[in-house]
Formats: sequence, C-alpha cells, structure tokens
Amino acid sequence: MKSQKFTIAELVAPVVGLPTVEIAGLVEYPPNPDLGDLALPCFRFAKQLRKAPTEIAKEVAAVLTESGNFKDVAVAGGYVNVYVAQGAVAKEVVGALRTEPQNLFAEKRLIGDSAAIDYSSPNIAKPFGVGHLRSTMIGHAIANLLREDGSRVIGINHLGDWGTQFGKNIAAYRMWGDEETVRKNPTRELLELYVRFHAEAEKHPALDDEARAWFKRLEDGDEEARSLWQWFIDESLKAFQATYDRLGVHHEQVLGESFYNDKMDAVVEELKEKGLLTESEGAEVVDLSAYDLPPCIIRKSDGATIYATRDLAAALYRHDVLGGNRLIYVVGAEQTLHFQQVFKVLELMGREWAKDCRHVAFGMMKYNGERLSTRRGKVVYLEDVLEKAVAEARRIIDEKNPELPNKDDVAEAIGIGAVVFNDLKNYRMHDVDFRYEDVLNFDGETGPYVQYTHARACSVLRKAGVKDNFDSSSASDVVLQPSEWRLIVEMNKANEMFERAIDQLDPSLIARLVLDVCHAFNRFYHDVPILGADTESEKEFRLELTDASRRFIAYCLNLLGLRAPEAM
RNA sequence: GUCUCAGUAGCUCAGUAGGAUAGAGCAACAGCCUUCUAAGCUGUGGGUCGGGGGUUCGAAUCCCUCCUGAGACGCCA
Repeated sequence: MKSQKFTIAELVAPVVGLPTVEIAGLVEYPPNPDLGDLALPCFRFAKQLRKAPTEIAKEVAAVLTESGNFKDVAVAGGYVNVYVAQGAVAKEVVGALRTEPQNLFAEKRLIGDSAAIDYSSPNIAKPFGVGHLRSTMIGHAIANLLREDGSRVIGINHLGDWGTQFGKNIAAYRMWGDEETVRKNPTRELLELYVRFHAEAEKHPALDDEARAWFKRLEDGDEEARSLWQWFIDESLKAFQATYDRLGVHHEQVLGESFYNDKMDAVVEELKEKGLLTESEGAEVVDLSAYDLPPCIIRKSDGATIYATRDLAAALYRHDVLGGNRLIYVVGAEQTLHFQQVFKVLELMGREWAKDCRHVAFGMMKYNGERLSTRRGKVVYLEDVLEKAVAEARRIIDEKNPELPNKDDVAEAIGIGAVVFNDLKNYRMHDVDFRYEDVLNFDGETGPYVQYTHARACSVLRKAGVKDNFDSSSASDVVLQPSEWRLIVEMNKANEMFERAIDQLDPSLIARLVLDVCHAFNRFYHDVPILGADTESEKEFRLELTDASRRFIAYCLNLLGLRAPEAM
C-alpha cells in the first residue's frame, strides 16, 4: 500500500504544510474495513493550523476527492477515510507478482552495501542443540532479506574451535575414547566424553591439570594434540554439514576462532599504540568508564588473550579483508554487554564503521523451563527434534493424503518447516520454552499451515490446467468480492513489511505477513468458487489471484528458509 | 546491589515511529466437506494490556516509580 500512501501524502502535503514523507508515515490502516482502506488522522495538524481537526479533515477530503484517484473519500470526526480503486490496485499487485514476485517486496535499496553476518557459530565437539536453531535460522533469514534488497551478504560461521575445553576433550578422548564410536556419532560421543570428564574432575582435580597441559601442548603445536584437535573439527563439521543441508543453510565463510590466533597481537599492538590499554588487577584492559561500561579485558593476568581480543581481530578481518562495510552478529542476548564493549573499543580505535555494527540479540531457549547446559549434558539435540517433526509430518500425510507421490521428501519439508517457522514467528527477544507439543502441532499459525495454503493454491492451478501466461486485462473491470479484496490488501503490504523487517533485522515480520496472507487466501478459497466462477472473466481473475498468492507465499517461505512443496 | 531485556485472554503470542470498539493461534464449545486439498473456514465464551502516578485532544504504546521473571555485571564464549 506504500504507493497509495504516498499518493495521499503528496496531495495532502500542500494543505497541511508538512513534508510528504512525514504524512505518508501517518497514513494508517483503519481498524475496520467499513472505514475504508486507508485513513489519515488529522488531530496532529490542528495546533499548527489553528483549526479544528474536523475542519482540516474536510479540507483534506475535498482535495483527495478532487484528485479523482480514489473511489471514495469520507470524513469521520477527525479522520479522513479513503476507499481506493480496488480493481486498479488489484491489477497492480497481481501484475507485479506475475512477473517478478520480488518486485512487490524489494526496491533494492541496499545496492552497494555489503554485510558480514555472523550466525549459527556452533562449538566444535559439542552437539547441535535446539538452542542453535535460533542463531542459525534468524541469521539465515536476515541474510536472505538483505540479499534480496541488494546487499552483498557474507555469511560467516564463527566456529567455536579453540579454548581450554579442547584440553579436556583431548585428555578425555585419550583416557576413554574410541575412534570408531566417535566416527559414528562425533558430536554426541565427544560430548559424552566431555561430560564424563567434568564428572570425574569433580573427584580428581588432577584431571584439570592434565587438561591444561594438553591445551598448552595444542597451543605449542604438539603433533598429537594438533591432529586430535583437527580430527574433532573435521568430524564435527561433517555432522554440522548434514544438519545445514537439511535446513538449507549456507555460509560464505567458515572461519573458526582459531583462525584469529595469529591476528590478535596486532590488535593488542594497535591498542597499545593508541594509548587505550591500561593495567588493572594484573590484566590489560581498555577502560570504558567514560561510557558507563565496565572495562574490556584484552589480556588476562596470565598474559593470554580473551574472547574480546579475538572478536576485535575478527571484526577487523571481516571489514578489512572480507569487505563487509557493516558487521552483524546474530548471537544470544546474554552477550549484549560484550558486544557493546567490543563496538565501543572499535570506535575508540578510530573505526568509524563501528557505528554500523549490530548485535541481533535473541532470547534464551529453555527446556521444561530449565536452562540448557552442555557442560552438564543437558541438551535437546536438533536432529532428534527434526526427526520427530518429520515423522509426525509423515504420519499426517499417510492419514490425509496416502496417494501423494514422494511422501518422504514432502514430510521432510513439512517437518522441518514446522520446527523452523515455530522459531521465526515470534519476537526474537522473548525467551522460548521449547515444548514438543508446540512444535509437533501443525494447526493454526504454523509452518505447515503456510505450506498447506501454498499447496492448496497449486492444486487449484493444476486442476485448471493453468500455463504461466494470463491475460491480465480482466482485473480492472471485475468487481471484487470482499474476501478477494482482503487478500489483495494483505499482499499489498509486502513492501512495507519487507523494509521494516530489514530495518529492524527482524524476520518475524515476514512470518506474520505470510500468515495474514494465508488466512486471507483460505478465506477467499472458502468464500468464492474459483474454477466454478459464474463468468469466464471472473474465473480468469480468480485464477490470476490464486497464482499470485501461490508466488507470494512461496517467496516468503523461501525468505524464511522453508521449502514450499506443491502438494502435501 | 547496579545495568539490560521481558510482563497483553487459561496457554503461546501479535499489536509498542501515540490514534477509532485491544487482535490471532492453541485449548473448550457449536457449526461447515455430493463443489477447487477440512493441515481449512465460520461462530461463542474468555482482558484491572503487571500495579500506581504523569504527559496528551487521545496511552498497551512516551516519561517517572514500584512489583515480578530472565540475563549480564573482569580474567569462559
């Protein structure tokens, strides 16, 4: 509806003496369809114009009526209610979707932008839990959105492949590990060894010294330590890759923490040169008290670097070498303070692009109300969740559509879609308590609902024997049914919602939008006959609308990282 | 203790660049398949928008304060 909003704003601007953009922002959707398609509240202008809102509304209405751009304009108190020319708008929306669906969404505002976006970033030798789904899928969706708007996206998987825990992994593996078992199920087995190590170390503190020694050997390049470490990485990556393939997730760069081992000295040097480093309690820190932030530790009292140092080195690399002119981090909200500190230090280092860095935070995933903890072995494996969801999808297919070809493939798309959509549809800052009953429910506001709606539209088009070309002349002279218009209105919000989703880096807006469109489509499908329309031109138009809806839904699903089967 | 984030129907959440009677889904109940996929559609019941102040023509939305929950707060990431 953006173009209609601007049409109104342009006409109203001279009347109220405010910039067009500002007025366009005030145009809203009335709460009730009887009140028109768009509305402009005029209370805001009253003080400046020294006139009653109702008077202003009347003047505004007169101008809008005179323009002849709208079907009807009405004044209701201080509101001006506008009824748009439905046929023309319908033709515009359907036409855009028929040629290039993305035209309705993206105006390619971000051409010339390049965004380095850090998402997923699991830890090596640990399993991929449901918790990782958040960073992975929110990040993947944001990457898709930015790319569609013209940005050059560099997706980065910042693997946790370094740190003292690898001393424990190595020590544990040497004591109790078995090559075959690890190979068969790398992340689960390595986690088990890790958990066992923690349990045993409680009783025998000497084990911790053993682990420290092994990490030291790893740092010093000891061959045995090195090759075990590399093997853990290779096996873990194989397991992760299988999951990424199922989820359809891809990264341009896979660079673990260890990649920056030789790049941190330069950061420390620069900080020292710029006089940012001060000594405090034996450690070297950047004092940020002037900015109401706690100090950022750069070197621990034992001389070793820490994750802040690593993240600084990584940020410089992403900007200077990979060419990301802004950096985005899709990382849990518990790291908010850390990123505030890192961004501030970058700014103090004179990197003016620090202001464009964003931490896309999200709430914590819990299970039965409890915090998940890998160290204590409290994990819900993502693969288990996907397996259950796919099995449930398969069960429902067997029940409802036993004749369906390639059932397994469809079940895979639906089951995974249910899990992914469930994670994307809500405001990302909320903590989520993972419950199987939610994920395995395929009714209502769910991924399968959206996919089902898509399949339904496809089915109608199949029955109609539709080829890809329509004679679009019909739209403007057809009188629209309420449910048809409702559907057009919802789809016409694409551009606004898309841009808001990008500006706020929030894919849930796209999920909400496509849910609204699906609801409108299902109502349309229920209320008016498509193939059995009274006249040929009505039938033609409804098929066009069905085709447009199908493309719209598929486009949104793909943005969110879901597949859109044509039958289910 | 300090800071940050959250608090909307029984449950999960939309709505938060201030606007008209606060909306969905789930669960419950009642309808709708001789017609295009019922994983759907329609209806009913269900609300001190955490409490209290304030700003405004108008507040779930902005400000202050209190309550509750989560997270963070120097050598893990």
